[in-house]
Amino acid sequence: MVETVQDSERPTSPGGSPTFDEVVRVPSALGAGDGGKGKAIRIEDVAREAGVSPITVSRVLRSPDVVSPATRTRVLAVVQRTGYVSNPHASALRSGRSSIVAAFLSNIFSQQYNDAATGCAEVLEEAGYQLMIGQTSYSYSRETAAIQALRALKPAGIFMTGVVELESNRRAMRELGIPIVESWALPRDPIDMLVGLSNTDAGRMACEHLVSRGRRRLAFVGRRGGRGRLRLKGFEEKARELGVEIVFVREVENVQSISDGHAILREVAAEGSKADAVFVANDLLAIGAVLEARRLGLSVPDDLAILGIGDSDFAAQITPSLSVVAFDATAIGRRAGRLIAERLSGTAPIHPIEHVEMRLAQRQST
Amino acid sequence: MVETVQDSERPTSPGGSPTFDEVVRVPSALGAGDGGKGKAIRIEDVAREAGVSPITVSRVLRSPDVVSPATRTRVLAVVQRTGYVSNPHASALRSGRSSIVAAFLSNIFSQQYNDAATGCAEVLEEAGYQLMIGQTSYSYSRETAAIQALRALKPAGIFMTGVVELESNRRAMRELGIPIVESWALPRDPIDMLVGLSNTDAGRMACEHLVSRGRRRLAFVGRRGGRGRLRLKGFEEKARELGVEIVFVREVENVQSISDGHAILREVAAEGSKADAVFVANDLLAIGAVLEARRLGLSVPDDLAILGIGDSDFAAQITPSLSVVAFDATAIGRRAGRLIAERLSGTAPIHPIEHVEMRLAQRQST
DNA sequence: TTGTAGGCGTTATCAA
DNA sequence: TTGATAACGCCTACAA
Repeated sequence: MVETVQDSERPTSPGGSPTFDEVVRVPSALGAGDGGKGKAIRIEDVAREAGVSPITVSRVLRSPDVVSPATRTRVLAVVQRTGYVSNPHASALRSGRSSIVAAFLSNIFSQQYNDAATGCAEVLEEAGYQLMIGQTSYSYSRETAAIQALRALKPAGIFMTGVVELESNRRAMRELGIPIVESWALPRDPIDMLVGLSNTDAGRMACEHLVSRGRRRLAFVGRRGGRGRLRLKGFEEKARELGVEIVFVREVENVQSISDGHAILREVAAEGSKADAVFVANDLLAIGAVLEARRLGLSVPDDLAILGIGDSDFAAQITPSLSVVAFDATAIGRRAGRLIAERLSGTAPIHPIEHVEMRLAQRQST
Repeated sequence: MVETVQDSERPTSPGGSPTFDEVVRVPSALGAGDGGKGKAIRIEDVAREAGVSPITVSRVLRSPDVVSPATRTRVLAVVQRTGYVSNPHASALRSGRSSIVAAFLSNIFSQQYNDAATGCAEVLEEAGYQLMIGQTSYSYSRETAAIQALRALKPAGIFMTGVVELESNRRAMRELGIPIVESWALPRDPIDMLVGLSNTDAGRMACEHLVSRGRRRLAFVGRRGGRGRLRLKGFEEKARELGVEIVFVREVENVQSISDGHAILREVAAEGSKADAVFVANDLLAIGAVLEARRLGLSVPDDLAILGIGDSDFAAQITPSLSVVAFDATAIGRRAGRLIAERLSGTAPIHPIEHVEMRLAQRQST
C-alpha cells in the first residue's frame, strides 16, 4: 500500500495580510496591583516595614522554626503584601547555592529526553527549584565546557539524561558537591545518584522476544557508541546464547526525525530477504521504519518483524502498532527530580541507585 | 477496522536483577586536567597571573575592543589556560543582567510548545544564553507569581508561547525593560516583540477548506478560552460568510494526551450523522480523533472529514494522514530566540512583529 | 530569639 | 587604555 501525501499551499488569508487576533485583555485584579513598581523590593524594605532586621526576614523565609511565631506572622504578612521575592543572584552569591537545577539532555530534539526534562521540571517546581536546560550533544568537549560553567553557576543539582564517560568530567562533577542524577544507563559506579536503565538487558530482551516469536535471522539498527553500543552488546550476547544468527548490523551517527528511519529500513530490506526481524534500538527510527515498511508493501510482521525501544503514544497508535522494549521517560525525569529534591531537603534518599523497570510491550509489529 | 493493543508483561531480566551496563570510561584528556580543582577560579586570580587589574579582565571578556591588543592577548591566554568562567551570580547581581532567558510554556506537556522551547534554546545557546523553562498552565495566578520571581531574577529576556492577557502582568513585564517575545497569537499590541500567528485566520482557513471539500454541516472542537476561542471565532465568521451551518461546538478544558481525543470524537460522531466535517483545533486531540474514527469503523473523510492544526511528524504519518492548518512550532521558537539575541546584541530587529505563515496541508483526512 | 558586621565576585563609575 | 573604589542584595559568622 503506497501512501501519498499531498500538501496544497494556500495563502494565509484572502488579502495576504493576516487578521489580527482580538485577544482578550483582562483588567488588573485587585490584589495584583503592585505589578507596577519598576524596582524589585529588597529584603531591607520588608524588614523596615515589619520593624525587624533584614536577617530576621531572611530567617523567616529559610528556617521559619527558628523565629518566634509572632515575628514570623508579622514578617510574612509584609512579604505577602509586598510580593517580596528574594534576589536569587545575591542569595546564590552569598550562600554558594542557587535554586536552579541544571538538566543536560543528550539530544535536545528527542521526544523522550524532552519528556524526561518535563517530568523533572514538574517535580522540582513544586519543591521551589527551577530547571535550566542545557545540551551536551553526545560530545565530550561540549560536556567539559558545560561543567566549567557549572562550577561558577553552582546549581542546586544536576540531572543528566545519560551518564558521563570522561573521567575528568566525572571527578569535576563529583567535586561540585551537589546532588547529581545520571540516568538512561546502569553503570556500577555512577557519579552520585542514578535512575538507571539496563541497556544490556534491553538488548537481551529484544533478542529473546524476537526469537520467541519464531525469528531466526535477526538485524540490529542503533546509534553508534554509548547506549546503542550497550544494546547491541546485549542483543548479540543473547543471540549467541540462543544460537540464532545476526545477519545485519547498522550503526548510525545521529537521529533527528522519524524520516531518518525510512532509509534505514530500506537498507534492512535490501540486505536481503535475509533478515526476518529487526530490533531498531531508537524510538524515532523504529516508528519511521514501520511506516516505511508499509510504503514498501512489506508485510509487518510476516515479512519482517520490527521491535522498537522507548515508548510513546505513537508507538501504540500507528498501524501496525509497534512492539517495544518499553519504559517511561517522563517517570525517569520525575524520579530524578524527586531524588534531587529529597537530597536537598535533607531527606537522604534510601536508594541512591534506582532501577527503571522495562517491559516488553508486544503489539502488532512482532 | 478495530485495532487491539496487547501488552505482555515480562520481567526485566531472567533472574529479576538487572545486568549492569559496562559503560565506557574514558580517561581524562590531556588539556582537560583542571577539572579537579574544587574551587572555581575568580577574576582576581586571572588578573594576578596576567599582571593586570580585575576590571581589565572583565573588559577583555565583555568589551574586548576597549582593551589594547597586547593586554587582551595576555589576558586571554590566562583565561584559556585556567579555564576561567565568570560567576554568573556575581555578574548578574552587579550588572542587573543575567545570561538566562526565561521561557514560559502554556502547557509543558504539549509537544509543540516543547518543540518551540527546543528551537529557542538552540538559537540562544549559540549566542551564549541559557534557557530556563517555566510553566504558566494557562493560569493567571501562576503567571503573576512567575513574574514576581522574574523581577528578582532579572533574566536577559523572556519567551512566551502565548500572550499575556492580564493588564497588570503586561505592565509589570514591560517594566522589566528586557526583550520579551510573545507568540502563538497575533494581538495588535504585544508587550514588546511578537512571533505571531493569527488564530482567527486559522479558524477561517479551516472553515474555508472544509467547505471547499464539499462539506456543509461543520463541527468544532477546541480549548475553551484563549486561542481556542479565537479559532472558533474565525471558524464561525467564515461559516456565516459562506452560509454553512455549524452543527456542533465542543470546548474542552485541558488536553494532556492523544487519548483525550478519543472521547471527543465519539461525541462528535454521536451528535449525529449531523456533522460531515470537524475542525479539531488542537494538535493532540486531532490525532486522537483520527485514530478513534478508524476504531469506530467510521470512514474518514467519507463519513466525517477531520482537520487538525499545528503540524507534527505524526499528523502526516498516521493513516489516514491528517490534514492540518500547518505552521512550524520549532521555527517559532527559533525566531523568538533570534529576536531576543539580536535585541541583546544591540542589533535592533527591523520587524518587532513577525508574522508566522500558515498553510493548509491537505492530506487524506479531508 | 534577634541583631551587627562583613564579604561573596563582579562590574558601574569616576579618575588618571 | 587602565585602575581604584564602591556597591549590587543577601546570608554566614559571631555576638548579645
